[in-house]
Amino acid sequence: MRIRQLECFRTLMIHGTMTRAAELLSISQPAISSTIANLEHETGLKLFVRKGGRLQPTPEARLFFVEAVRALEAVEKTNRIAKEIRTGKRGHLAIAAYASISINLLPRLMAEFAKERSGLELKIITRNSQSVRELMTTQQFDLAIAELPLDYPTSNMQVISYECQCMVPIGHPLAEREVITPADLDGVPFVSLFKGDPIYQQLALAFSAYGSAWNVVAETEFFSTACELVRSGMGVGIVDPVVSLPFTRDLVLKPFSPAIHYQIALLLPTQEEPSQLAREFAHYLKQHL
Amino acid sequence: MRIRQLECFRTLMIHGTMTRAAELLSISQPAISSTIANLEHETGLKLFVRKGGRLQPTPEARLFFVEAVRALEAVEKTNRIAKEIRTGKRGHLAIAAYASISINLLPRLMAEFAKERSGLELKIITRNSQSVRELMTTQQFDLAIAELPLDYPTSNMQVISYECQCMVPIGHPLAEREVITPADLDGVPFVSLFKGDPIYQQLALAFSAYGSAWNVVAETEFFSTACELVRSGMGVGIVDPVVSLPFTRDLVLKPFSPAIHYQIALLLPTQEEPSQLAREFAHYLKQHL
DNA sequence: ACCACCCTATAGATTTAGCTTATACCGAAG
DNA sequence: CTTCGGTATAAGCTAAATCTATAGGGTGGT
Repeated sequence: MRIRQLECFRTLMIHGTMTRAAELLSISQPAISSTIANLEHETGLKLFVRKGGRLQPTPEARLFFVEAVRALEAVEKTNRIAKEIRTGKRGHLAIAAYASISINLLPRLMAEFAKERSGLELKIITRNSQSVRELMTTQQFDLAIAELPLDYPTSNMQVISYECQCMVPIGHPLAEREVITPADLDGVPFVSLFKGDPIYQQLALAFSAYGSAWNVVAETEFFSTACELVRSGMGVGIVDPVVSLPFTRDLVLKPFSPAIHYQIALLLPTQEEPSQLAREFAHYLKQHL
Repeated sequence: MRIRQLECFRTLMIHGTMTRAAELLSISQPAISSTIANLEHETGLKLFVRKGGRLQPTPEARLFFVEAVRALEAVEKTNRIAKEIRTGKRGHLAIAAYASISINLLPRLMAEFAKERSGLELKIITRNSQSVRELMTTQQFDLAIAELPLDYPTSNMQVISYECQCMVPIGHPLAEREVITPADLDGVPFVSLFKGDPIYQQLALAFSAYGSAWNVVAETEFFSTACELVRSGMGVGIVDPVVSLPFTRDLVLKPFSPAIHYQIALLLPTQEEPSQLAREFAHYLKQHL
């Protein structure tokens, strides 16, 4: 049994004559005639009686019709879904990400991405960057976002790099500067990330290169926490200009020199082929980060 | 999208390699290879990545697989049902019949007929013979059984004719006879059908031809009622030897001469082609009546 | 009665899916 | 470095589905 035969049969049952069915299917009348003859032969069912030069469906045809329509609709649904998968409207996107990005920026971007893709299932799992990396190897996720550096890098990794900016409270004397350097921050109370963080290490190097005193008054795990401390007047700080942007309301951001690099990585599965959808979203992220 | 492509895809997804799938489908490996390549091209989905000379299904393939299986099962169900329709295991058999036959004989025969045909829907509607005839013209039934004669006969009518037998209570003097004639019943109390019935007319003719006195002590609408009256000792009677047989327990049946004909007709729809099932059952009935 | 019109069936030619066999290629394992 | 298990490509075949052209059957109007 072929799909084409069922299509011809359905159209013929609905519209009554072969000539009309042929028109609707944009084929010639003999094509319908022989296709139906084949269907009758293959199913062993007499579907129509030729009566007065016209066709009359048999009771068997009516019974068969119900099933034929059901099968056709299943096939048509399969076609539709193939298209949805192809255009990224159907699928699932399970993303593992570190805290700062998964709190605000990532969900906003995912929601935007999903807006034009109706059937999408979304999942966001928040873990620290090293756990994120480990989850990916167990194949549980379509995409992961981690901060660099990682203990062991992956082949399927795309790095996004930012230059951090200095953040000061509104009205702070340094808020007027075009660029801020360690010299400007000599002895100024400073909110930093933890000592183990690469940001900490880069800052320490920068201050020592300038011979300035780095007066660290607070250490935090996340930029977002640091933002809040700066906003509360603890001192000045440093922050990445994209991921942490949502937390910098009422703060002034200024370029910092020398460049303090903040790097995050998009990781795709290595064992298994990443889904088209994951690739698309990775591309979307790179454009919006 | 063709059914064959989905079959190949399903087998390949389940068994992992093209070589194995080809074996299971009893075709060559290149056949699978090109069929899958076509499916990928037509759906626009990359279903497998060729990795290390082996195939690895993509996430898209897994999503598509679910739908492909659904569609295939619908098509396979359609094939199965075509076969059931062809072998008469599926369908409906709505039969209109007159009272005597629909009380006992017809349901027994229908049950027997349906025993080997699992999916059958049965309907029995009981009406008097003339109503039965009229119901058939409105296309509501697959088969009708009516007593003859009818007001206007039909082309699509098969007549079954019986010679009625005389029924007497057990121990009645006439119970020993080989054949009973009107001469034997001269003045004997007799239970007959109603005056309008052809049986009544035939009996009246027979008695007058023999010059015997026909002593009708009761008239009934149905043979079954007459049987009960005879069994109760009202007199003797006449009955058809098949349809009314279930009602003649504890009665003795003897051939009657001259022949009293009892005729029933099987009517098939005229406007519309009768279903194969109706034809089969009509044939079955003719053999068992 | 006959012709026009509508419908279906058949014949012969063409295209293409799906199949075959033969063969090349590729990676892993001995 | 060869063998083995697997996949892809090429060339050729068959059958399904399509086309055009044409025949034939019914119905209704003139």
